[in-house]
Amino acid sequence: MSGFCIAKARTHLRNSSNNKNNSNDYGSGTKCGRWNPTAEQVKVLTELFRSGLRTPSTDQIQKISSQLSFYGKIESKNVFYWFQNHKARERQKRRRVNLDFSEMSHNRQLQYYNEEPPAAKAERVIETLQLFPLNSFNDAADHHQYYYGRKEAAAAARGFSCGFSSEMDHPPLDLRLSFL
Amino acid sequence: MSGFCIAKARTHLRNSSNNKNNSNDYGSGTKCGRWNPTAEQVKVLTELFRSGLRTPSTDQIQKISSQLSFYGKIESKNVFYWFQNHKARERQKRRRVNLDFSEMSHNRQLQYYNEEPPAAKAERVIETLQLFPLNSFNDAADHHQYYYGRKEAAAAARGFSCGFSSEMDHPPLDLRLSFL
DNA sequence: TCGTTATGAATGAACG
DNA sequence: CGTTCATTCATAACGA
Repeated sequence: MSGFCIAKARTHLRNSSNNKNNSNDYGSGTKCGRWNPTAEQVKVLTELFRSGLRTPSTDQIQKISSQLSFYGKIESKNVFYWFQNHKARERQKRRRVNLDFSEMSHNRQLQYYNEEPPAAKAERVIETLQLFPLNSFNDAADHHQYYYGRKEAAAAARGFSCGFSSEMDHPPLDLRLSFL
Repeated sequence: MSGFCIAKARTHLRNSSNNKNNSNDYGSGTKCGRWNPTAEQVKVLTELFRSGLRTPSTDQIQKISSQLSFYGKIESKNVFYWFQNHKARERQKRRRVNLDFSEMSHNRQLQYYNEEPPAAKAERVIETLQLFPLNSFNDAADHHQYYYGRKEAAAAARGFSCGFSSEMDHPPLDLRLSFL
């Protein structure tokens, strides 16, 4: 169940309006649909994840979302889900791969798919990430008292969209993420 | 910025990951790309599906994958995706049918098709499937009428006992699935 | 060589 | 969190 979005009758081939290269609207002229992250957004999120962030607090989610909105429409819940999924899938994938391995007995599997090196805690990255106004980065050891929890996600969704509505000044991002 | 003019950009970086040389042969040009199941693999998977297996557990996936590897390269995730897709598409198809029905004749469509055809089940298939070291078959269906009661499923599960559960190299498969 | 179809893969959203 | 569902992207396979 769930999905309310009526399935647009196929062939939704796209964008009539000659908007810039498509990218993703998700909110523009197109129907309501799910969030379609831009490459930049994914990049940042991935970077954050790689740096060790796994379960961002609501504050962090809000901030991240806010920053990412520079690259395109995005809501807090999207960030929330993104991390949930990314984390879950990383585990699932690893689990599956391991099973394969144990099963295959020998066979040299040097490259584990496109796995990421385990944690590793990139200090360096953290440093850059700190440029983000993310105040607390204590995640691993943190007590996840927040944990959205879908209703909260929804709440976050309506609660605050952009902490800084004015679109004219979302300047910092460029700088902060330039390292990416 | 936002270059990506390429058609739809979905960030699908197809991921390098230098796929493990997909030495997926089985009579084709060996393209390194996605998994291309062999006829035998598809057959077995289809049988399993028809017998009622819809959402194999991680263990089952692992086992199935392991067994099927005899017929050609295959990974757990392939099995996972296969079932996901197969189930989803069946449902989608059914949904489409139901829609048509509702437009012409309301009625009838209710129960029959929500899942697989009810009866007719595969005593035969079960039998063959027992050859598989799939221990628990208890998932047969989501929440709905099942094809063959859970009892039977369970029975089927524990029934077999082909001693090859510890082989590691793909051995007996030939025999057990020869019926296919 | 192209257009179409079938299906592997990925992922946002959400459930239990 | 692990799982499941829906939808979409991408590409192998196929037909003309």
